[in-house]
Amino acid sequence: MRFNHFNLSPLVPLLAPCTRPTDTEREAGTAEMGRAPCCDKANVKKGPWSPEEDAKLKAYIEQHGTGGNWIALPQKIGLKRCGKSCRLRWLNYLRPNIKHGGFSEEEDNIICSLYVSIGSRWSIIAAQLPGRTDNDIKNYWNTRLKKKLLGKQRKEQQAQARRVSGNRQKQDVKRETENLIVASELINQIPYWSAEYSSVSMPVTDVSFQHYGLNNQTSLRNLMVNKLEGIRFSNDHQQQQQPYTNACEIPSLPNQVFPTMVNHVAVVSDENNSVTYQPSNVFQGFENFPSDFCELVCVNSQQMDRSMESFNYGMESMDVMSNGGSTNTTSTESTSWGDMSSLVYSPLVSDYEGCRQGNPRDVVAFEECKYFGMQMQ
DNA sequence: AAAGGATCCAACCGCGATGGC
DNA sequence: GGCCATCGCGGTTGGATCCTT
Repeated sequence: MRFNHFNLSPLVPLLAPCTRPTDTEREAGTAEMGRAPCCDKANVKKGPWSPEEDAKLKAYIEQHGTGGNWIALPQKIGLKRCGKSCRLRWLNYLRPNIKHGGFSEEEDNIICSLYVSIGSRWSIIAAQLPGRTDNDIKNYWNTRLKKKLLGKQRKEQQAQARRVSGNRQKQDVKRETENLIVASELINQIPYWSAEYSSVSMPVTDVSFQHYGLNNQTSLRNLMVNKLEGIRFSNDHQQQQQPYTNACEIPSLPNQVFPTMVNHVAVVSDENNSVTYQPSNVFQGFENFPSDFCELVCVNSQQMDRSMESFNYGMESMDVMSNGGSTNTTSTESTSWGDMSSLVYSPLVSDYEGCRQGNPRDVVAFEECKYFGMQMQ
């Protein structure tokens, strides 16, 4: 099993600048020493693949497999392509059962949920969407889903700004409070769409932030802020927020019981080490947090309701997509916080066997999910 | 109809992880 | 244990297409 997604890759260069030759240097043979170039760059074709190239690659792999060596593959086939390029073309386009375009609302929800939960771990997200590639999902998120959600969010912020009167600072505090609440909700709710899976036994999962090292309120707040993608709280002591693109980059912190709002989720183990999800309305685990934090999160159910309302940009925006991108800016827009729940973590909804039918690496990703994000209880 | 901007997405790039020698 | 070839991931790019004015 490989754990390379969970490395500290964005941090490492800062700590220990890499001095080894780059791929470009390697491939061009310009580095003083190091590995041989993976291909003869001068004779390698770049750019879009022709149907002939596709046919050659597909026919060969279907007949012989990759042979475990992508670098040698193009030579065998007689393609003037880099092995990496062949691999990418196969994985993202040519391999069987690839679906392109036309993401369903359910797929949207899964993507959003997992993004909120684990960040831009596209390979893992892709493992939950049979037939979809990480590249496809990444593109889809970057070009559509993110903009849609942010657009909705900005709209709400503008509406909120219009309501500003009186004590500005008080308002800021309130907004942060609401956003924290919502973020908590995001993280702990089970999406409405999971209803159809609610009776499905799944591998035991526990997605508490402890498994991501999110063991204190500071990390929680940072994660919430970053996962909410650009919500800039008006906060005098606000620090530069660097998005945690990888939740596991967050340093481990001393163990502390992490508060959990399980108002929509109950996890029930059975003899098969499986869980089912049922509705509940319980707050748990706040007893070990500072009282002010607890107040922020769970003291006032009416405030909760308001926050849900004020922050409702969630999957209602999916409706925007389905109606051609038009948005309704009337006051009736805050109607479907329940849909917002689909922005949050969801259990891995596609079963393991589903993964097995796809790219073998999906299985690896699934296993990683189980190990890190949804550690066995 | 044309120009310019916006969007989409296939492909590339850089780099850490892995495994063989 | 170190070196190196390769894999695989996430981020980015750039050309094609679509949309707006």
